[in-house]
Amino acid sequence: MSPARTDHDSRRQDVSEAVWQVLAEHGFGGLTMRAVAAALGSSTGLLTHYFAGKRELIAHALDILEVRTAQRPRQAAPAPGLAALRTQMLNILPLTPDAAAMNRIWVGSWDVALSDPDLFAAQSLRYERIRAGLRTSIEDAQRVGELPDGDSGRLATTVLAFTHGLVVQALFDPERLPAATQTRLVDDFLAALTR
Amino acid sequence: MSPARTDHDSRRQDVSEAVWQVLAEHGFGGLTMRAVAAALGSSTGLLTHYFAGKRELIAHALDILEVRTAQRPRQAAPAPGLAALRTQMLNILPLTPDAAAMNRIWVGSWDVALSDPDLFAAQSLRYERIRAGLRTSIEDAQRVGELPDGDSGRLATTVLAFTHGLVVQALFDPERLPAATQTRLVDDFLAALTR
DNA sequence: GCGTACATGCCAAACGTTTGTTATGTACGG
DNA sequence: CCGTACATAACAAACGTTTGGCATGTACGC
Repeated sequence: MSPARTDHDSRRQDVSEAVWQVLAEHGFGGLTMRAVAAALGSSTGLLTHYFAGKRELIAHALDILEVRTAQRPRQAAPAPGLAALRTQMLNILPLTPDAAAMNRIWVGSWDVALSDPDLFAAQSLRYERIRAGLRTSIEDAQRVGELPDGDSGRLATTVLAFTHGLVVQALFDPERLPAATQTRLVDDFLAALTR
Repeated sequence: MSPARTDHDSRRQDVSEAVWQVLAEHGFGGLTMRAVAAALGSSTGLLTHYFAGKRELIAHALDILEVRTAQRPRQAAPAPGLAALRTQMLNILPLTPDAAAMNRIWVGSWDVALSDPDLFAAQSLRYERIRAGLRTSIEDAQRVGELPDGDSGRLATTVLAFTHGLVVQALFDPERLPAATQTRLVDDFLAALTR
């Protein structure tokens, strides 16, 4: 059929990273086809060659974002349970410049997602997946007595709420909330949960 | 100077509410001069008569937003301390359709605020004011033994993080987080803090 | 092997629309 | 009349998208 002259998927990823770069710097309000093309050093024609339109550009960029956040290369996977939960929370927080850039995009996406039905649904799904991940760690922790019994679903909601709320504050006041302080707040929070 | 034919300030407020209405429906990405004028039932010429440009329109609308959130007409001011803290948290949450609309704007503003230095500074200040309000309630609660001693500033950060994180989740999944469930999560959270 | 046929990768330019802003015109109370 | 309060209309710039074309590669009958 079509032995590709260039690797299609890898090119799509290049484009997505250019989108990413523009978003981190100018937010969704500054995301334009021309800006992405400039960041990529190409023409807007290239973009439409790999993506149907601006809409798909955004959607694909957000998909990549979720995966990267979950698979952030942090210290080796800890023991399941409370330690794993802690690692999951730290993986989300903007503890490094790179993580801060990703979170800026993540937070910025909420405006578009709240106004676009498709992106809204995708974002809701993403949240559910994240909560599911937290929940299994919570249930592991409960099984070994690291956390008191209780509705693990509600607890996952609480943990995610705290984490994302901390993300927002850290983005708007990075000097008051450096990495060490964020970690401290997470540990205090988890200590309160263990009663 | 000018015995005004119309009340200048009241007209500015009318404009701001039109801005508000557009933001709640289409987000910051859909905020245009013409959309605001249409929502107001006027021309764009009116807008420029009261505001220098789009920038000032946004800034003023966000100022109003903060004031309204803080002064939301909820049940009469409770006793200072833990009860007051609880009320402050409930005042923020999207427990009513009106509050949900305000939160949609609030959350949406983060994208622009993160990319615009002026709005960024204004937003940071707003957060500090909110935390200060929470902090006095926390210290009151600590004084009467409703909360264990500890850094009230860090605790305020934790409370605000949880609250705003809950706002985001509630906006993206209103069916899973109706008003009653949100209130329940707040009470569970506060119970955990009281150890 | 080779030349035709065709698909792919990409650019440059142009399309029509929408944007924020500004200039001009009109109505009218003081 | 003069200045305020708007509407109307125009403006250049920027927007997302479409188009035509030029390469450059593979596929295949011969």
